[in-house]
Amino acid sequence: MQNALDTFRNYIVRNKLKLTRQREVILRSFLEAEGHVSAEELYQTVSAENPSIGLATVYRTLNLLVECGLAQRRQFGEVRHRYEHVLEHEHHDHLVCTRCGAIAEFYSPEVERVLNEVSRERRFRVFSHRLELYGLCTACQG
Amino acid sequence: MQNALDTFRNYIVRNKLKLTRQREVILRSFLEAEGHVSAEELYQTVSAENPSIGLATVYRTLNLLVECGLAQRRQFGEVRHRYEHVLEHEHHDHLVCTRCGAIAEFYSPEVERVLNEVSRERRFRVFSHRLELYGLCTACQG
DNA sequence: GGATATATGATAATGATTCTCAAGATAGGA
DNA sequence: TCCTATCTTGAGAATCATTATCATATATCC
Repeated sequence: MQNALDTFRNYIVRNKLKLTRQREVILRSFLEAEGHVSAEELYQTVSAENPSIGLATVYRTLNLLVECGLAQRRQFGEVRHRYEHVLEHEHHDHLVCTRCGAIAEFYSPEVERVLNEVSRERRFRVFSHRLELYGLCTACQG
Repeated sequence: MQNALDTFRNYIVRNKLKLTRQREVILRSFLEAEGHVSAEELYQTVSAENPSIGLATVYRTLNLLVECGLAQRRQFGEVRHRYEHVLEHEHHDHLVCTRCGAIAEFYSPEVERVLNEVSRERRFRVFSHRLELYGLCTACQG
């Protein structure tokens, strides 16, 4: 939390940007949000206490958060993007329930190992990957 | 090819739809297209010989092709979707070059096995997955 | 405190895709 | 072959998430 604020401040200073009230509010809301937030959802939260903050500023700030490495932009079969925390949050992949929309995270060293092998075999220098499993979560299998 | 036409005809009949000239033209172009086509690209090809066919019809027909299982809709970090053949085309995942945009396909039984394990462990009934590795292709590593 | 960047909010613009609707085409009988 | 019910089409409007524009407001640095 404090860590995140520092990261953000550093990024702001390094790029000759300005630390505004709006940016602080939006960052705080983002950090308090659970799981995978969309820009619209974050905007709802933010503008509940701070009606003067506009949707465009939420989008702009989310872009900053992605650029400074605090957030990651994802897309789960929907049109809109969702954002998740990065700080103190290991790399992971996702299980998406196609019935209830629940998104579970998982990390598997086995998966990572196998993907490394694939990229070596295919002589690709892989920097990132995107992996989502779609199906029914335990609750929805009933 | 003949196979694909039959599949399409079957789907048309089963759903009380109609086999139109436009649908045939678009299907043929789609089958002749290499790799991963976007709707706009397919529209360019189609309307080159058949200027009266509209973009909306291309979109509608691509949706039919996805519904009847001849095409698969994908998205590779871009906004727009791309469509690829399914018939006589095994399941596979993708390597995407972030510099030149090249898209290579790969299939790894190891990956499939490990993903099955993950879904079993997490008690998810997985029906499909999406896996893309992003990085530099051999040519772009120079 | 004042100058000068940069940010903001409102709204217009964008781009991919879908919808609407009047006019046209298909399939399956008579 | 013709009729008719039903489905399709093309053109452009509508939609939805996101980005751009621009005049006004605000942070930072002296």
